[in-house]
Amino acid sequence: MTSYRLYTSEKINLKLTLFSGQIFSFKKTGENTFTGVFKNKIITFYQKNEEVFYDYEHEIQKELEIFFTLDIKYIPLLNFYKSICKEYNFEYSGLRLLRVDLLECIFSFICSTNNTVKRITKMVNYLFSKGEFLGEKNGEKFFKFPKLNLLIDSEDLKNKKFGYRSEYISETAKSLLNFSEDVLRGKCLNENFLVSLKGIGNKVSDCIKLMGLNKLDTVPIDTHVFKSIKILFKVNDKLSKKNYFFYQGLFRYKFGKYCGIAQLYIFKEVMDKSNKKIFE
DNA sequence: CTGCACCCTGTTTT
DNA sequence: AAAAACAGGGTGC
Repeated sequence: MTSYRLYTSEKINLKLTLFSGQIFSFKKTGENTFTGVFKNKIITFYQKNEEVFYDYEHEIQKELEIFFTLDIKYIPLLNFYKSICKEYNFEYSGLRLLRVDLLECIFSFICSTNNTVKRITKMVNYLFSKGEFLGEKNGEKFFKFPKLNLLIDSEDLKNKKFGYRSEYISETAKSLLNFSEDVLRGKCLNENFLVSLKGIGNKVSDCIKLMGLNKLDTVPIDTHVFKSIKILFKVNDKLSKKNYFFYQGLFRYKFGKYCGIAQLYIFKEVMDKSNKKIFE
C-alpha cells in the first residue's frame, strides 16, 4: 500500500462527493479520511487542505480521473448554467459526479426506493459483506462486491430488514447471473433492459445510467428534482410514468449534454435549502 | 395505456 | 402517547 497524490485541475471536495447519494460504500475512517473499494481493492482517500491523496496498491491517476469525472471541466459548465438559469447558484463546491461500478450501482439503487441515504448505506454495506474479505481500515471491514449467486437468498435479506426490496435484489441477481460483466454493460445500455429488471423503474434506471453507464445526459427525476422542474419550466403537474420522459427532455434541452451534472448541483441546492439531512 | 392501492422499515410530524 | 405521513419509487391490478 503506497500513498499517491491525485492531480486535479479542479478541486475536489471528498466528503461532499462521497456522501452525496451517488455511492454508498465509503466510510469515514479518520479525519478527512474516507475508505472504500475501488476496482476490487481497498482505497483510502484523504484531503489535506485542497489536495487529495490516496492509498492504493499502485498508482491509478487515470482511473481516478474517470471516477471523479475530471475529464469534464465543471467551472465553465457551471458558468454556462448560471447564464441560462437564475433560479439556482451553480457555485462550484468540489462536488463531482462519480462514475460508479455498474453492479454496485444497480443494487445500490434498487435499495434506494422509498428510502434514506442512511439506511441505503446500511443495506449496501450488508450486500458487500457477502463478498470476499479484503481487509480492515480503522476497525472497518471491506469486501469485494459479492458474486451474483450470493445475492439470491431473499429470506436472508428479509431478515436483514430489506423489506420488499429483498425480492427485487434476488430476482435481479438471478436475471443478471447469465451475463459476463462486459456483456452486461452492453445490455444495460439498451434502452429497455434495465427497466425490465425487478425493482428498476424509470428513476432507478436513470440513476444507473448516469452513475454506472457514463450517460451524463441522463436526469433522474425524483420528487425533489421534479419540484425544481416545476419551478424552472413554470408548470403545475404531477409526475407520472407517462410525462417522466417529457420533463426529462425539457431539462435536457435546457442544460445540454451534461445535464446530469446540472441535476446533481440543483439537487444539492434543493436539499440544502429544504434543510433535509439526507447527506449523513 | 392510465390511475391507484400497496409495499417494508425508520424517522418525523400531527 | 399513538397514529399518520413521509422518505431521493416500483409493482401489479
